[in-house]
Amino acid sequence: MSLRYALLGLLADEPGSGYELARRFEDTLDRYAWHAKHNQIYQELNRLAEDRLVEVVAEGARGRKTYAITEAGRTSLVEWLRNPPDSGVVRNEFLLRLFLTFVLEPAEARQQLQQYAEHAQKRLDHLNALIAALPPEDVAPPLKFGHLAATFGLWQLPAVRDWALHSVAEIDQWQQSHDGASDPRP
Amino acid sequence: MSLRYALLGLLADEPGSGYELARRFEDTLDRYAWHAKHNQIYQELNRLAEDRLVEVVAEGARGRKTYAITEAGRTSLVEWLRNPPDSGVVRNEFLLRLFLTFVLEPAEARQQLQQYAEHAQKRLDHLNALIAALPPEDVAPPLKFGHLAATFGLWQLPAVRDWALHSVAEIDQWQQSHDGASDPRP
DNA sequence: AGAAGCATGTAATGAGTTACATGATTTG
DNA sequence: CAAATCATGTAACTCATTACATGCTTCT
Repeated sequence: MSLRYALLGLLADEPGSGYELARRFEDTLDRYAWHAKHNQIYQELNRLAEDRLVEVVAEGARGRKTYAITEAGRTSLVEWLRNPPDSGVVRNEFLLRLFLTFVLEPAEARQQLQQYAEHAQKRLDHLNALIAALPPEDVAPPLKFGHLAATFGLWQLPAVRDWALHSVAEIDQWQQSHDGASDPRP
Repeated sequence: MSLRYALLGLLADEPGSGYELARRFEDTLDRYAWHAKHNQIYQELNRLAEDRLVEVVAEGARGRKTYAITEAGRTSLVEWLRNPPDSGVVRNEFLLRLFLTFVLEPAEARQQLQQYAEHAQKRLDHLNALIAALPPEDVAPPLKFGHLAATFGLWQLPAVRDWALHSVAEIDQWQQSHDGASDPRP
């Protein structure tokens, strides 16, 4: 059901077509919160329309349909937000890979962790650039859609980066204390 | 396919039965990286055994089967680790809720963010207690399985907490500057 | 003796992916 | 006029959840 509420949330921010929603998904939710492909989005929008939680408010060129959230939709979304489950499902392939890195030889694991740290730094730079490019009036209001997502990245990405760097340092320490012997090959 | 590699990863750490693996899943991967229910684990183990990536190394009471990773399994896992996709899928219902919190009235949003901060703090305390209770030899080696998961929490949880607290402060600031008027009700 | 936990599974349904399909409009 | 992008969908398949099912062992 999460996809359903993700779409209601995007539409609560502002109306949009399936195509547009797919792009807004990518720009905001996709990296941290939820992933969905375009065809799944179209199908869910049709179901939402059947259930009268959204409605078509305009039709444009190329069969474009603009959806808006209805009052019933807003009610349903708010109710969902008010009743969080004890434990929400998490699936993150990126972190799964990180957690399984221990399987690799220390040197290779170290290299991967180093790359992850760099990757997190790049995304942080990118995010900072995005925020800097925003007009000032979009930066201010704390409860506009993208805002929470963007600021979350500002706290999350340094944490991932520093964790990876810390793990690299840990591997180095462990190797130093462990092999007094140098590389057997010349 | 991620579940498949998650199981191979757990078995690369040490052999175990389906039941045991389900519990190890919960203790390590479940919170941050991957979620799976016991019946899905059993099914995937059977498929892995068919494909000779794991094998039954012991059978115990109550039909208990202990699985171990095979050489082919280890090769397959390492290959997967070496070839990360450009973008891994992320699904996190908790964060989705956070991102949609802007739909609520500022006062209610504030309250929820406050709760998230407290929740993160509680989990951090719990994690610190767990680590403190470990025998020293389990804390040291940087590449044992649970280690990456545990240290990740040590970086991740404060980030979530501080972000939530920062958002609370932002809402307070915004409200102060916005309504010079006090609550209409007495 | 009963409860809690151990241990594994099946069947039906729902969520999500992959591949395929179609055609209009805008931009270079 | 060709390429890129807009725009929506269907069908087959795999992954994941829910509900059901069974029986053993240990602890109190």
